[in-house]
Amino acid sequence: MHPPTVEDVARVAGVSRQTVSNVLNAPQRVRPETRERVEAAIAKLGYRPNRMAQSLQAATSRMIGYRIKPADPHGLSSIHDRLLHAMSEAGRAADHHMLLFTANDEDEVANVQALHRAGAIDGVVLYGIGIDDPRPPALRRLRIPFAAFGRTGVDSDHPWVDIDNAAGTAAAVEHLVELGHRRIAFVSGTVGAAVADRCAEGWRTALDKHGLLDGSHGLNLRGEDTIATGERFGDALLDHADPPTAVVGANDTLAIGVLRAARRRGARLAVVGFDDTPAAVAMDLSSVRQPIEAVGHAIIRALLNEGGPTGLLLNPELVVRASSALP
Amino acid sequence: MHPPTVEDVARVAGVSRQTVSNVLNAPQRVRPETRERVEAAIAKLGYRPNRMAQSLQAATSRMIGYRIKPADPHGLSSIHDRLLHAMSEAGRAADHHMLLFTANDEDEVANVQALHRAGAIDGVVLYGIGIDDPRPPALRRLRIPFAAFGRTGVDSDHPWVDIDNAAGTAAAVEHLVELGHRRIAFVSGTVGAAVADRCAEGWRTALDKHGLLDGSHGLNLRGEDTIATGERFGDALLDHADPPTAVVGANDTLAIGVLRAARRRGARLAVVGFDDTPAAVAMDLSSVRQPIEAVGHAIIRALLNEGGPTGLLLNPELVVRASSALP
DNA sequence: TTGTAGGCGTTATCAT
DNA sequence: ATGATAACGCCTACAA
Repeated sequence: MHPPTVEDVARVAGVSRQTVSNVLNAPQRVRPETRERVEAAIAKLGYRPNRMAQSLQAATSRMIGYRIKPADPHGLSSIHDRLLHAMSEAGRAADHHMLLFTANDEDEVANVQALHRAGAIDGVVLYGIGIDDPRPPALRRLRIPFAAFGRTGVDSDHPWVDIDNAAGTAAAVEHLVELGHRRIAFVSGTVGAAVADRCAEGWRTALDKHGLLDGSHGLNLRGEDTIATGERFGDALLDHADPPTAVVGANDTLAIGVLRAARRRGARLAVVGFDDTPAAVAMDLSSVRQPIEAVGHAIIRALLNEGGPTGLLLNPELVVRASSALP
Repeated sequence: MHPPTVEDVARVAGVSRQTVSNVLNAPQRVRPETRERVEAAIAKLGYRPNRMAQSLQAATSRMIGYRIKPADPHGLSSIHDRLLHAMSEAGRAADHHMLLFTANDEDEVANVQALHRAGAIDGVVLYGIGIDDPRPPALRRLRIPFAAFGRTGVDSDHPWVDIDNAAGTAAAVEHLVELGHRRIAFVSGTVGAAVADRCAEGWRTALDKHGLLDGSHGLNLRGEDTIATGERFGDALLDHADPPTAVVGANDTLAIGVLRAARRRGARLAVVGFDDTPAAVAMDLSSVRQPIEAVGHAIIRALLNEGGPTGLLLNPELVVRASSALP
């Protein structure tokens, strides 16, 4: 009834249990014929080492914590499922698994600490990192291993993997400039979100490169990350005295809002989003696609090989669709 | 450095370790003043029982397995993140956590068994249940606890929670009939998917109720769950000799495809989807919303209170948007 | 009410 | 090369 243990295997193979353990953990130390006998017994019994016992003795759970937040009711479903799958897949090679937990913003660190002290997780993956995010320093102080999707402000000295957001919006701007656009607006979410700031930076840099920065006053809008806000922004931009002919969004949610406003008014307005969510596909919205699978793998690698390189910047890729057409 | 153990707490509190254990597991058996001293020591040290040790001795991991599949590149991101969050939240009350694993369709059961024998999970949550899904009987035979989001064909005798898909499409049809539609088509995914079959049943029943079934020949289309297929279906329906004025989809992916075809052609065609994905919001697609949060909670409850009711059917709710307008 | 002993399944150390 | 012993941290008897 109960799953077989080393002892059972040993009995069946006619050896002691340590020999069984050796077969599993130091195969070279055991005579081939004995090994085969033990392996046969293992296969016959369908024996699997008990992970809890292993964890207990090794003081390692081979579990990685991930805080799963409730889906934003106003935003688009994001890329969590892709990220989670990638991380699970990456962890598999090292025999690690993802453990999900929930928490409020305020007590996320406390929850992580509790889980860590309880030996339930070896480390944690952070995301949604803000410019002055308190979590990295807090976890460092607590000596809890972690890796983050995203970096804090200036010099993030913790292990992180991030998308080069600036490069993403810059690529979007380049694309639009190439199509002949000269007035290109930018819409993004809350100030303080590192992501939004870096996206803005890419937009500004690319405009500047083409000498287009001067005419861009009043074309940088920031607000909540909702479709409704995006729609308001779209209206505002189109009502502008000298309206832009193109808009770059820091995410698909806002970009889709803008696109809806444009389509509703029958206005010609090129729009490029960010994230390449399924909704972008549905709406024919050009969007900057993040290599989330690569991010997931890199994060797990960074977390498991502690002390490796402290940061990794990955390049997103512009996916062109109908929403960015000739002006 | 290492997290504190019962022993440490005992030393600080000046009692034996079993007294500490008693404070935690049988508080009434220990004198209040002693208890307070122990509790103070626990708080001071930030002691947390080691879960691996607990699991080992209790032969219970308090972990629930969930197979995370790669995101379908052609479909819309589904509701996994909502479901995962709901289940994590529900598990929290019982001090359970979700453990993610990956697997191919063929060896999902083998992986679950391996995890279970290894004591890594106590049970597993299944989803994407087919009419003749082999997993429920297989897991039952292996005596591995599980609960499924969805049921098999006729009498599912395993613990399951499901959406009343038939009621969902029926509600969509009712809504359309009320708006005056008389020719209402139905598009769905692969045959064999229990979900699609039940959606079709609801559509047919509702049509029949209004005596609209006769004219519906050729208005039931089945294919792959992709936007492209939906678009082809939309074209096909609009090219029909006697085209429908409304379409109900078994999911948002197909429905959005249909909607795109209709909008591209400037055709008046009411469309209702299923799942209420973020893309539906973006597209103003009316859609049947599943109470995923309730599903998640119910599934965990079903899994943890083994032997409870074997099935629970939850009602979805139609969310009306612009895509279903007057004919 | 509190303390003592044993075992959960594994691996590492040390003999043989 | 293989076998005995101890330890990881916890809990549940049982004894005091």
